[in-house]
Amino acid sequence: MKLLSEIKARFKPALEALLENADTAQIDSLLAMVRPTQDDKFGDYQVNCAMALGKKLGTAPRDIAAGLLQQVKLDDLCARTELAGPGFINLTINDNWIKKCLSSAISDDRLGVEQVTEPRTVVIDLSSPNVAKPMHVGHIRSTVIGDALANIHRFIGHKVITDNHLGDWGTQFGMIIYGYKNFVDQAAYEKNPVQELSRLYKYVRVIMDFHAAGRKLPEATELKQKQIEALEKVQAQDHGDNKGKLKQQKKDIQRLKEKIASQEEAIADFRNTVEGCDPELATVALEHSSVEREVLAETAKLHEGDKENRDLWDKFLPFCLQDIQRIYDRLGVKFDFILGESYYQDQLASIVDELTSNGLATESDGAMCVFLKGFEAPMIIRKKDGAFLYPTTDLATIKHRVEEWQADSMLYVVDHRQHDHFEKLFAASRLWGYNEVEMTHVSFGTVMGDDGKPFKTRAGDTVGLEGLLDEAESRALAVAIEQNPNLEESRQHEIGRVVGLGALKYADLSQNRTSDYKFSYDKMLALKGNTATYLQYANARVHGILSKLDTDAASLRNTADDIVFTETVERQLAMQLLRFDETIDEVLVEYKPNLLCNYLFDLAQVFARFFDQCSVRDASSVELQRSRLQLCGLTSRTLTCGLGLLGIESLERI
RNA sequence: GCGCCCAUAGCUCAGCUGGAUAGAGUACCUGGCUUCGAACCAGGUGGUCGGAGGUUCGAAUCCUUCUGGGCGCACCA
Repeated sequence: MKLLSEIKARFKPALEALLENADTAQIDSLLAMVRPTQDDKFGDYQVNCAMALGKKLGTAPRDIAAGLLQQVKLDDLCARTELAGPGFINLTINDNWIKKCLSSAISDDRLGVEQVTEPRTVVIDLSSPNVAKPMHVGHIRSTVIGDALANIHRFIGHKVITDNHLGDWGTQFGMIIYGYKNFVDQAAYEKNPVQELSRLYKYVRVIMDFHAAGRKLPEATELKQKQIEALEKVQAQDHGDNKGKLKQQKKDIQRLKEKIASQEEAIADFRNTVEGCDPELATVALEHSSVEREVLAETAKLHEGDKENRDLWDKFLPFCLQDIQRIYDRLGVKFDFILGESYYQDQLASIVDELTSNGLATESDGAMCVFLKGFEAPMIIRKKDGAFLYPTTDLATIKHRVEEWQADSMLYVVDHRQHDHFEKLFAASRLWGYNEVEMTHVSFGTVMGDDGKPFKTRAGDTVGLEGLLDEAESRALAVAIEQNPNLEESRQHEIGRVVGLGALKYADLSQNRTSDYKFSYDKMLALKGNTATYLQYANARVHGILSKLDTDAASLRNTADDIVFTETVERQLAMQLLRFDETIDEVLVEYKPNLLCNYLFDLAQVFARFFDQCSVRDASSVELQRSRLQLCGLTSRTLTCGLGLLGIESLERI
């Protein structure tokens, strides 16, 4: 029983009558102007389409609103209707209607949220880390947002396929193979292969960085010198009284100075990498002076099907998967498929052939390219050396998802730096013939450091994902022990795990996914204010009440108690509970889980006020107590369900 | 140079395809635990929504422009 859609349904015929030739899109956009009010004094919902119609029809908006009010039957639904301001229609829902909706939500195991009538197959591409590299805080966004979107789509009845498109075929394997061939500690490998492979990756990384820095150092020094000369030249210019030129000069000086400063920083970094290097390691590095070329050669050999490298890859991959699986287990995220880049390798040549033969791809500078309208650079699908690229694999992936999985919609939960790549990929796919399937880049912002620059995991300054999870759990555990000193240790740890992990996920999900955000331990792991903890705490308080009165949310569903409103906050809580389904709809319009977070936080806030003002145990009558118990039960179920959709667990006690 | 994104309270962020007096959290100040869990509640301080124009009954939201950030831009993924 949806409140909002009920109101819309009532207004729809009147609007259609008013606009005789309107199409459904026009009517829908007018109905979208039915929304909850921001302030209780305007009632519960407001209808704002009269103002928009005023101009179109050449009638005063207030007259239109009055006409609508007269035509639309609302007396059973609304206790009060009001015409206000330039033509707002304010509706106050009838308490009986609210109670009817509540009863149906209470008896429904889906909390009154209807399933879609036409389920679609939605493929969600999420997480997609490069295996064999340590996962860091940047990977959490795609994983957590993608998981939440998958849960929500499933909940309303779509068929969801989640696919973790791993980077499992790239240069990092050339690095590991090179490391294995040159530096492996066989005993350590046998004892703990995951750890040893990880060490080898890092070891080769350091040696490569050492050489890269050594190479870049003179270049950078030279560039800095040139910039200094350019600065001196600009400073020497004499523009007399010409204000425009003086202003430009000042700006140029400023900009050059900034460039020089950042160049100096880079030089210091390179110098530190070379000179600050452990002497023993430096000796090894010098012995492997062609490491960069060798790594590429090992990668190329793997791709060409060299037996030795392919065998090593087959041997290493399971360990790499096992390594990242440990993180996914802790996050509680599961995938329907984990089809990495390697899965598509043997299809790439024929895809390039197909695109070439139908004229979509053409040769340019030796590379096979798809040129697209509106883009300067083409999408390259085969390098001049014959190797395939990321876009080639992505095309194969689309083909697979449409033909094997019958995808109606594909969501790519990937950060916004790849915006252009996806625009090109989607455009090319449509030209290729995949124009029925909906393709969306669900992009998200970058994780920034404290300095306002993109968060980088520098050696020695790494916030690895695993460390972040550890920190989250231990901080939450400390509070859990403080709050529950007499609880047995295993339960304290369970609380620490659930609360810490919830805080971490919620910190990511509660922000608008499109904006960049600053990484901060204190923010991500906060347990007060607008956090998952607040929601879990509200839920635990409900359980406190229910257990005190010897009942629980499940058994409350079996009794049909009348709901009564004695305090304003009871009605507010009821209204908020009924808006759960509207919220789910909102989330899916633009794939924004933060709207669900906002909703749940509002719900928990109303409940906290209810808790403060309305005692359940000491209610003045049995009827009132039963009514309040029902509100509590539905609140708990809604919180638990909502948190679950976000991928966050709830506990009866925290 | 071309393109995409962003700028809201001291700090971190919401603000739904334009809606009524711009909201949270945090920090700071005040009050509330013999009363269902104080990881809480009530109240207060705090804003030229980066600047300037425009569109209209109405703009944080749409358009133009400027300033200041971030990110992409042919053979990395």
